[in-house]
Amino acid sequence: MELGRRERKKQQTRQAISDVATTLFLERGFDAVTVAEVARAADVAVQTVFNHFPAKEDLFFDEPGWWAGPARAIREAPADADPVDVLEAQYLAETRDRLAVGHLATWKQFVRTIEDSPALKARRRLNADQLEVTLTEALDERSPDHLRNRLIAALYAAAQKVLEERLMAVLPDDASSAELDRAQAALEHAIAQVFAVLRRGLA
Amino acid sequence: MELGRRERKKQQTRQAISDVATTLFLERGFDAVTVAEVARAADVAVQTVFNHFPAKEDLFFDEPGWWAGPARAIREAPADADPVDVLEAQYLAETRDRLAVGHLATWKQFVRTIEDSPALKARRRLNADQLEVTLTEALDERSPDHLRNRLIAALYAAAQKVLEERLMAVLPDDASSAELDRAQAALEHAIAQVFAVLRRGLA
DNA sequence: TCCAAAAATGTAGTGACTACAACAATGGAA
DNA sequence: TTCCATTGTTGTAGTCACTACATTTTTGGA
Repeated sequence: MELGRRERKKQQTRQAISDVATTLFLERGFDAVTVAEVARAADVAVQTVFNHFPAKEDLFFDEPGWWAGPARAIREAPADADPVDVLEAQYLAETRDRLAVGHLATWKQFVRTIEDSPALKARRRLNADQLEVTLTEALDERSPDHLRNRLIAALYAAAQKVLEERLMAVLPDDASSAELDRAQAALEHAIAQVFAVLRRGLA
Repeated sequence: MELGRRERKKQQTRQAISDVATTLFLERGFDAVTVAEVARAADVAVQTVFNHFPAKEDLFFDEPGWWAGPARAIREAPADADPVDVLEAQYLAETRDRLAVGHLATWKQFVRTIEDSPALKARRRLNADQLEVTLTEALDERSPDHLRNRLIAALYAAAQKVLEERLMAVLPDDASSAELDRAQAALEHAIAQVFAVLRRGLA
């Protein structure tokens, strides 16, 4: 699957637009930046933006597959593993990655930008819905109890939502402080608590 | 709190707009009907529509307080009652009401109209979020464990989502058939199952 | 009967998004 | 190298939800 110069240039344009857009959004807020401004800053026509991104929100949520993590984790897990264990491990790993040295500040600003924009919050809910669907599909491949699978996916999404709120509330803005350790410990405790509820319920 | 003729007329206009809008939406779909059409059909200016309803979606979701049910149920329940029991009873009652003689067909068309419109689905998600917030607040009034309360609310919302899907999948369109009884039995079984998971998890 | 508040209207504009036609860059064939 | 068909880019015109704001109409009460 070679990419010719043509396709390469196309992806380059797309990336340039996405980058410039993300920068503007983080700086000034999603709603305060117009698509026309993004186009101007990226030195392309407004139409070109919409050629690459179906909606303004796609300029912000441009990491395909972030929401596919849980479904992938389920597919890659051994057939006899408990889904809740797999999902907890996946969530824990993802969270630790977010807390890694360079990532934390970026991540918090990202989430804050979302919280400040009704449009982005709506899109995040849609993404979460999509995650539930794909996770349910993955679970259906290993167990025939569809209602149960659907419930597991919904409960996982609920857990994720609660824990992300917790994460935003507990974490300091700078990753350097010693506070971080305490916050991280509190967070992992909360994660364990929440997933324990799911595990007990689904046992 | 008397309502003068003035206020009465205002509410009357509002109701007329809402009614005519709902009719049009159910007939032709939410996205296919413009606000201008609604205004024309209700014989008012477009501005008047927006004077009464902040957004187009509010024309459709115009039953204030339907999403307040769970929080109210919690507040009205005896202090020592198990929240999950209260919520299950509330959900069961609500569901049975939906299945009542005249309501079923209307309800299904309502939901189908939502499913056909990305905008309405987004708004329904927002409403569900709002429900979680108010339910959490109600739970916080009777128990100090905020994380647990937040989790209960999120799990209830998840249960509701799963069960509403189930409801749409299982129920026939006409309420007259004998099929309804079987469907209703299946549904109530699913409800019991789902809430049993929550109860066990939160025990 | 007249006035002040409030409801309804009209006008003008913004911003996301679509349809579509014209244009330009490019990869490959002759 | 030249020519053509493909494809990415651009510009134009328009729709629709929604806002700001000034104007007009209605209405309850003095």
